[in-house]
Amino acid sequence: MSTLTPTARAILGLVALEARTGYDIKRISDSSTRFFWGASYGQIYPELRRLEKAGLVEARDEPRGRVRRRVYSITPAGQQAVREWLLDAETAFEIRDEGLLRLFFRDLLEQDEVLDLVRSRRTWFELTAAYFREIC
Amino acid sequence: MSTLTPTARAILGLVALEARTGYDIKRISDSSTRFFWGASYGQIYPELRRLEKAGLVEARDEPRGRVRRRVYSITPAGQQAVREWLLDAETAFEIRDEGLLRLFFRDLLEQDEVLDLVRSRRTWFELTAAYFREIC
DNA sequence: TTCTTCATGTAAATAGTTACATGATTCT
DNA sequence: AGAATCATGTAACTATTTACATGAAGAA
Repeated sequence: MSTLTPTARAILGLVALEARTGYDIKRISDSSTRFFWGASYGQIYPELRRLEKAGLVEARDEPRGRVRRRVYSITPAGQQAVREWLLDAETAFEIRDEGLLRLFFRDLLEQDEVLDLVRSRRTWFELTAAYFREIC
Repeated sequence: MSTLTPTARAILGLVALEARTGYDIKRISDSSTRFFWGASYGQIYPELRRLEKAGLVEARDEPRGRVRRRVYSITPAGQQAVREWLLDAETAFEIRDEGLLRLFFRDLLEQDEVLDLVRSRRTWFELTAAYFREIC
């Protein structure tokens, strides 16, 4: 079984939720998964073709007028792959959090500056949450 | 001012906490910052040279016997760069969290499976916290 | 003597971003 | 007519991991 990258899984998951074009996936991920796992066109289009080759998604052409358009949908194999990923309790899951990294280095600051640091993280959380609520 | 990558900042921060060799940085980061921002030798050694070139760290040779050994320490410019980073309240800070990504796709599971998913995240948190406490 | 740790590095591969090119359709 | 959106893609660059090479020093 080919091991997918987290980005591949994010894309697969979005297709599993609903059949979509690469353009859709970019738009949706920009307003949802972006907050914990982003994806760019440079990933999305090549990855969709890899997933198709692996039999996890299938594509059909659904042009709108003269504009070509490929809609991807999940296959049974893809559905199983997503489920396996979501239910896997064993493997370690990647985390990167620059905000936590900054908190780790708090000793490099004066006491009142540490407060500023914590406050700025809090503000950032609040803004992100508000923005998330707005676009969802 | 050259814009540093988060990895460069992680390395700079570790040097700022204490003068260290590239080997030290790898060891320390493996038992601390790894949980929110990892670094590999392939990043560390080239990055230390870049930071040195940028004047943010300085190196001196401190061989042990016949073993060559370069100890890096922070410069005033480096100290300022770290402080600016830690106190910057404006810029967005990168997050990647595969665990959150999985929770996002919960609708692809049955109700009882969602519970398993949440439980596995919880277990993972507890194990990570326990391990962190152990090595710190 | 053999295993582990200290120590520095690189080559190759994979992952991911940024910026661009292209063109149709829809909205103002 | 002009701007925004829909739609697909790639080239070049940057970031990151993995696996290897090398060898001294110290511990068992």
